[in-house]
Amino acid sequence: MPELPEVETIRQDLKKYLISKKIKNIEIVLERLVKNKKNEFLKSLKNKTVKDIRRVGKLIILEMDNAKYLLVHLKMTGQLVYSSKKTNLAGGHSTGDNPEFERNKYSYIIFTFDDDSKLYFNDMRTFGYMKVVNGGELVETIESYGIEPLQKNFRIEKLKEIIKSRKINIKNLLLNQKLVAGIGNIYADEILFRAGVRPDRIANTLSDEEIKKIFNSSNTIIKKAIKARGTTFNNYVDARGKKGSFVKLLQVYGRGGEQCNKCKNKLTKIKLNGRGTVYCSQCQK
DNA sequence: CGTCGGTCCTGTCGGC
DNA sequence: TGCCGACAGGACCGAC
Ligand SMILES: [Zn+2]
Repeated sequence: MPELPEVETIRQDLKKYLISKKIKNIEIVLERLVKNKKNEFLKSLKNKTVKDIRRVGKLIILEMDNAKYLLVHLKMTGQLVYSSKKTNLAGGHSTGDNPEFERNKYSYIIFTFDDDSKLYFNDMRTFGYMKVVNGGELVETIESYGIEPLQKNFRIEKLKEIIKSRKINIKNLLLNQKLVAGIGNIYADEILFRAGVRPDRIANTLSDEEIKKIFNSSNTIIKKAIKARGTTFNNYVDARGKKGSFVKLLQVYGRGGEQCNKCKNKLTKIKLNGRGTVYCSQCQK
């Protein structure tokens, strides 16, 4: 799934187009992806206007004008695709084909706005979801997330406290959204490579210096990735430039067996916490 | 508290 | 050609 940089890119793009649009119609093709009762979901959103679009971790939050909030999680293969006669943009997982801004076989929830533009929630593997919550539930949800790179709450003292008190491997820690928000499998590997720390190191054995490097590389990698509009995995770049280019900057993710860009050593691929993990045994200790 | 495997799904790829 | 397992950007759950 899209991780923080991809989700942030989607948020920024959608914000340009959806603010002040009123939802005219909602078509639910696959009810399983809606985590409310269908009628409650429809009633909360129909004829309501998008006031703002926010994000916490990998969760997108559409604030509506009735004090309800539409939470959208894309998980592994979710996309939010906006389509109007003037503008098309896609965000999330790439389908591999030419960008298709029209409805497809994975379009499971379709919003039509008052100007007849559309928002498609597509999801091949159907792990993603949409859920409408009220203000109290929103606060609860946001509070369940940990500190997030580039945000005010991301302070080195706090990160140190988290890392020093856990006996789990550092990659697992970075992937735990309740501890650190927004990092997924790609950026965890990239951050740890930049920090020079092996992903299987037990957190509470890290030195202050190593924690500092993880802190700094988290901010740097996430910032660079957002600037590059994230990482997408097909070669195709559409005319509107909507594909993330961070894939060109990947140092380890997806490069198991290839040469380390820093030291030419062969990159090691292991399975850690059930996830594919790549690191350099020379550059990372 | 921590690890491990299974689970929700669909699709692709490589080996035999 | 077909079949089968492994794997894929996430997160949750229960057993131990
Ligand atoms: Zn190296």
